[in-house]
Amino acid sequence: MSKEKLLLVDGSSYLYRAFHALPDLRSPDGRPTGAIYGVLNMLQKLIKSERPDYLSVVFDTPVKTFRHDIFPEYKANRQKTPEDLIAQIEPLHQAIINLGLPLIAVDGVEADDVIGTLAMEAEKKNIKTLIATGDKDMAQLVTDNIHLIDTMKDIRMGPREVLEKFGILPERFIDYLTLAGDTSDNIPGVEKVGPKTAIKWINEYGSLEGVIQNADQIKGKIGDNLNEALDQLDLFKTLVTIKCDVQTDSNFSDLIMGESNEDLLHEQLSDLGLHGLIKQFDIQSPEKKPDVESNYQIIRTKNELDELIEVMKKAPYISFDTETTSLDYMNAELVGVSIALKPNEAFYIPINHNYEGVEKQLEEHFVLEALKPFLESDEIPKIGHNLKYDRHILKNLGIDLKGKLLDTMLFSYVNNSTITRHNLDAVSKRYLNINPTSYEDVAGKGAKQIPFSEVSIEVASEYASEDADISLKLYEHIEPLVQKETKLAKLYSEIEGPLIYTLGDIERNGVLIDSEKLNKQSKELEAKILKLEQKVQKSAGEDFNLGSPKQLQEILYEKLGLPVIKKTPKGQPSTAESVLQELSMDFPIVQDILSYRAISKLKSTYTDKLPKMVNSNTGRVHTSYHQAVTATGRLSSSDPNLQNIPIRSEEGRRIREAFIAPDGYKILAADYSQIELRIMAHLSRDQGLMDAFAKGQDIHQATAAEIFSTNIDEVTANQRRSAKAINFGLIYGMSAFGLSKQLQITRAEAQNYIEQYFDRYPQVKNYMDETKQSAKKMGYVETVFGRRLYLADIESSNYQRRQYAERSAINAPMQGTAADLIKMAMILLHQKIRKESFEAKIIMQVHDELVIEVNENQSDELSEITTSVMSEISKLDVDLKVDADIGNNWDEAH
DNA sequence: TTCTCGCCGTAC
DNA sequence: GACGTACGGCGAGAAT
Repeated sequence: MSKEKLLLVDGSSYLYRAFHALPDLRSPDGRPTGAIYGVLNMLQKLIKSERPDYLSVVFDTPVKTFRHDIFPEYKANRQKTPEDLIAQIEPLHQAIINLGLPLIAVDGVEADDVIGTLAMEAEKKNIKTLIATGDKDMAQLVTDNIHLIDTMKDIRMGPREVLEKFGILPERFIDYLTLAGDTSDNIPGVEKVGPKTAIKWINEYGSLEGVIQNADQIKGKIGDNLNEALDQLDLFKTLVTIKCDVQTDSNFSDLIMGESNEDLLHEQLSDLGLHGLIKQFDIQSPEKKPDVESNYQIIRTKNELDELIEVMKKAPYISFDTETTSLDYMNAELVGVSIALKPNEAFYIPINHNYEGVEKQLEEHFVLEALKPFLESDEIPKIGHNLKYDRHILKNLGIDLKGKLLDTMLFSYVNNSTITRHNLDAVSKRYLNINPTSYEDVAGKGAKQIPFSEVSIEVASEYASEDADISLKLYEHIEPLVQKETKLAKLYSEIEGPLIYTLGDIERNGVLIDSEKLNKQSKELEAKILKLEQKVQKSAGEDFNLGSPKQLQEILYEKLGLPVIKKTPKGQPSTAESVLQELSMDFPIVQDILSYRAISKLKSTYTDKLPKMVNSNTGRVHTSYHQAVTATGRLSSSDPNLQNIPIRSEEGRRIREAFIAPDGYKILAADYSQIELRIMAHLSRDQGLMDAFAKGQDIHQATAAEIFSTNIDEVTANQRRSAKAINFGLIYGMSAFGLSKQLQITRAEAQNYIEQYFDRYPQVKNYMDETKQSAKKMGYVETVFGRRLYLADIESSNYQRRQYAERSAINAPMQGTAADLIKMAMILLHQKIRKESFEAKIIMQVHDELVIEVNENQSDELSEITTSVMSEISKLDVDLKVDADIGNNWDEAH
């Protein structure tokens, strides 16, 4: 049998840390609770993970200790303990007692001494001890049987780790502290001697004793300091030594954990407003009966699986969730599958759990063969949360998910896109008012996260079953909300639902990248960066980090005294591009800074990054498209973001040369021309604007002719530029101020332009006013296809928020309609490519552009088809124009 | 050491 | 403050 285990928790150290680390939580009546929450939370996790046989939570007492008696300056540097911390001590003690955990505090000594004493006793009884603390001084207690744990960092320390971290063995730790001192306790040690010197001496002379005996051999100022301190070293040593023979009147048997008093605990925690802890400790309220029991079952045997399959045959739909080892859909491996067929009932099939002592699981291929007919059935609808991901996982294993996809993430998004997060946790909290176990709770986070395969099957089952169960419940809850709004129902069934398949395929297709070319570009950029850096630093007269806006700001505005044109929201002088652009006329150094910025951006964000994102199996880059992120209905892309690859500058544009097609294939790029302005024309039915499009005029040129009252053939380049700025500004709900900034003209002039514009295009003005009014009345705006955007701030009393909402009201219908259109076109084009067996793949979507990789023999034909699919996807009052081009790379295809 | 925030810059 | 929607790199300071 393995040894018994004692867990000693340094309560005071945790209380102190929790108080500073956590936000200022308050009970309903205003008492501080943050530290209480933090300590209890930590205790719960620690007990759950360590499962000790004995335990004690040890606290300091307010009484002065023996150390104060022998050294009046002891801890004299400490700030007065904050009142809000003191106020939490008593309730915390009470809660720990209510939890049934042994608590000790001994007057006249510190928590450390009690911990040391108990640890020694345990050692005598051959019991292993784990000390939970954040205090490094405890390292002196470490032996083979006494280890430290720092729960914040999940670091465990035995003798070896102490040596690694501090460069010294635990036995010599006291010597080390004596010499080096301890600033936090105000123990000075030898003057000018820090960790480095202390360790050097101890290693040289073996111990503190050795150092003292050889003190006269140590020369220099530091040697003098040592000799001066010699007669105080004894005192320091006593101060830093943890006392291990404290008289405690407790017996070791008192350290057995008792039963918690649930009723008292429930009362106390709800009184403090710590409802999260009530759930975490799973405390039942005294008066309430438990909710409907959910029944989650683990499928471990062939028979159990057969039974499940029989039930599945009768189910109208299947809710499921895959558990995997990674978020990266191309590399994730399946760990288990959960299935729910009706609320509160779910099954978990563990498949690839892998940890010491794991029980036998069903064979992967056996489970997959059994589930395959259901998953690949066209007839059975599938419910899930973010099914695009699960589909990837299944596809990695040769299963082709089919049938109607009822994705609760997307139902939530269609129902209300203004929610910032549509993950399962957020959505179930919002719609079902349940807080599911989070992924972090079962697998940890950050450095201490473990792969899901190492989560125990029992824990995994609860978590995974809950996910499938909740997704089912969400479907039953949100689908009716969407269904009752005909347009929203259609938006789901005709756009967002089918798009899951299209986007999934685009992601899997990936993009071929010429890494060689990018690496070469990186090298060239690096050379330019170095040159610019040297040049700027030379003219600035000092070396500094050009990449730091803070340092740059100091150099430019404080050292060189350049005029401050604009400040950041935090009141700092801005070094943004537009500002530097203005300054660059008068100060040549600024021009170089701008070049530096531009080039280092290209290198770090693109030429360095993209080659690293190439998948080693496919040799291609696989981005993620997010379908439930933007408020307006656009997609977003990440890991890497392929929707912001440079094009506007000559240097940036070269990056697109590295987006290539395999031998025998071409890149086809097709984009909507001026789609948002066309939609504005459609929505406003403005005759002038519609005519301009109908005649096929250059829209900016036409606008210029109207605003400046000239013949369209006589519009100057500058007039066109101004008109273009106005056209874009309109889409974004621009003000005269914004336009004046953009065009470097006065506000009055800008105002004049805008008035001219509205004079010439009166229906546009009308449309904008009506949109704002309707937004106020309805609380939302919508796209041509009924996608809604709620604007909570449209009636806000806060001017700025209201203005912002009004601009969104103008912009969202245009941006959103454009998003709807290209989504529909993508779905249709994707179908056509498959049905008509083109050797082609859609590989990217960039808001108004589709990029396709196509066999060179079919490129012209597919170009025609793509153009017609995109332009004819919907009949608006304005024609949709599409420009398409073919090339060997993305740059050429423009 | 790791996480979070502010700033900046790229796209449409 | 003043033009909409995104993602991400970097630096700096806070949390751990």
